[in-house]
Amino acid sequence: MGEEDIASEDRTPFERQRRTVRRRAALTRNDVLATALTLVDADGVEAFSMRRLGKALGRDPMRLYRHASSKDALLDGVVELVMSKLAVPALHEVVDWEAGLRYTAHSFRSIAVEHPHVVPLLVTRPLATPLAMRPLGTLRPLENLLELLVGAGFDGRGALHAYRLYFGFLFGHILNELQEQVHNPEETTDLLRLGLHRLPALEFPRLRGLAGELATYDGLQELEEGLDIVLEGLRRKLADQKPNHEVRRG
Amino acid sequence: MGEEDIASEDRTPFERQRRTVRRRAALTRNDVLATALTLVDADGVEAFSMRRLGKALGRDPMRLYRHASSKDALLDGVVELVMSKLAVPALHEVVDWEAGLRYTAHSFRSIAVEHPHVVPLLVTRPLATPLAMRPLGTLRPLENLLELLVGAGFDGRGALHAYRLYFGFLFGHILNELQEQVHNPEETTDLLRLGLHRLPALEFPRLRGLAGELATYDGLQELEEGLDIVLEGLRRKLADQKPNHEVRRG
DNA sequence: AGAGCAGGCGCTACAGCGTAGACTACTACA
DNA sequence: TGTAGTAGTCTACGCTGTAGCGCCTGCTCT
Repeated sequence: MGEEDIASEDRTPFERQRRTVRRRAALTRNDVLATALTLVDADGVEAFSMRRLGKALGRDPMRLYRHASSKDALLDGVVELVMSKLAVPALHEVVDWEAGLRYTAHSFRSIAVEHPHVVPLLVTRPLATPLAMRPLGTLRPLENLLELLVGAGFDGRGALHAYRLYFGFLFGHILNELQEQVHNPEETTDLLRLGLHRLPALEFPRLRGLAGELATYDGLQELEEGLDIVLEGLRRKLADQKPNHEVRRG
Repeated sequence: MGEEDIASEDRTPFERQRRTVRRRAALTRNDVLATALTLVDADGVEAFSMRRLGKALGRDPMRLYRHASSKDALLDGVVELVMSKLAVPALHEVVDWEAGLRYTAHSFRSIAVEHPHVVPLLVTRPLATPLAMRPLGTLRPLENLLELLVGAGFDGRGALHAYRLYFGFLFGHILNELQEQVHNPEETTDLLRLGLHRLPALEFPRLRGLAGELATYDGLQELEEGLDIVLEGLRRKLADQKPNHEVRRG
């Protein structure tokens, strides 16, 4: 069996291994994660497999288990890699805690828009891992934001709640934005382009009526509008809380 | 009767089929989806497979493709089934549009808490499906919320933006809440219980300092606090927009 | 120089997956 | 009675994640 298999005849496992051992540099965890990221970016998480990643690296897929204990762990690593790009400024680098949050929000949005296929992971993996077990790189932004908020005058509880509201909003916004993809740009009317003509007109009058609005989604502007509301709310919370202590400035 | 279990030789496919045809009632799409939901609830999406679902229904797995064209489509059906439980009151059933949104928010939270393993699907599947291609049951809540908001005086654009902010917030909140699971309740100190002792104290002072707060997460209350802020923001938007037209009442 | 050994490395194998397609038996109508 | 269509089942294919194994390499010790 397998006489047709050329490689196993003129190149024994031994030879193949010697070659590769000579030639290849050692594989770092970062190589692995970076390549995994490009694969996910290209074809989505669904299409990602250990075997494909192995092939992309020119290595035996089993080699990957040296750098991550399982596929899930590897995907956690990808999440960590992506989240480590999130820029959270310190309070002194920025005019205002609000400016800091705005800056971070834009950074987050950029990352998500740049890696849309990673977003399901970003959103989903934490559900499978208790907070403190998450990769440290993932917790760094959280710590930095808490620092920023505490520096701004929030007490511990307030900072945590503010963080949650803020980040929850960010995630929600990203999920909204990423599903606003128009798929048939060659169609002319909004109704057709969005596929809304499929909806029974009597049951979905509002939705159909909003075809025009749906067609002109502007993610950045909606982010800004949302931030206005969220930050206004947080500002008021901060003001309500401050009177007890000394006040820095509004 | 022992042969019932064993014999595939003394019971031909023919005989087996005649029996089952006689005995079994036809399988409805709802049966399939409902059973799928229980499986997902029990073991999570990862552990869900067509073959397992087939086994749970006592049917050939291939039968399932009669009710859904693929596994993904079937999971979309599960999402639809779950989302169809979301209660969105009409404006006249409720004192206020704000009350309507609050009610819906609680309904959504209940559903998510009841089906935590479905949440990844809820959040993830829409990313793979353009809005208008989604199952109708999934769009119903959207339509109803738009109706509610328009009835409250929002114009089309405003209603859509309000909807997005509101639902984005809801999703974000749910994602927050579901990852606040304490895993080692037998441990005594919050630091240990949450696994936070693992974090380098110097690099994560804020996070460690908030162990107590993290340990006492109250999802319902945080939802309420978030709603306060979001609804306040929407109320202001509505007020800003109204002066152009006739005013109903603040 | 030679022996021994630890560990890196690739291969094979296994159990399970989604689903295309062929086959079989039954039903409804001519 | 014949025939077309359909519903139900089984098999098979090409994937998947990953456990286990045996080989080769290079280091250490004599």
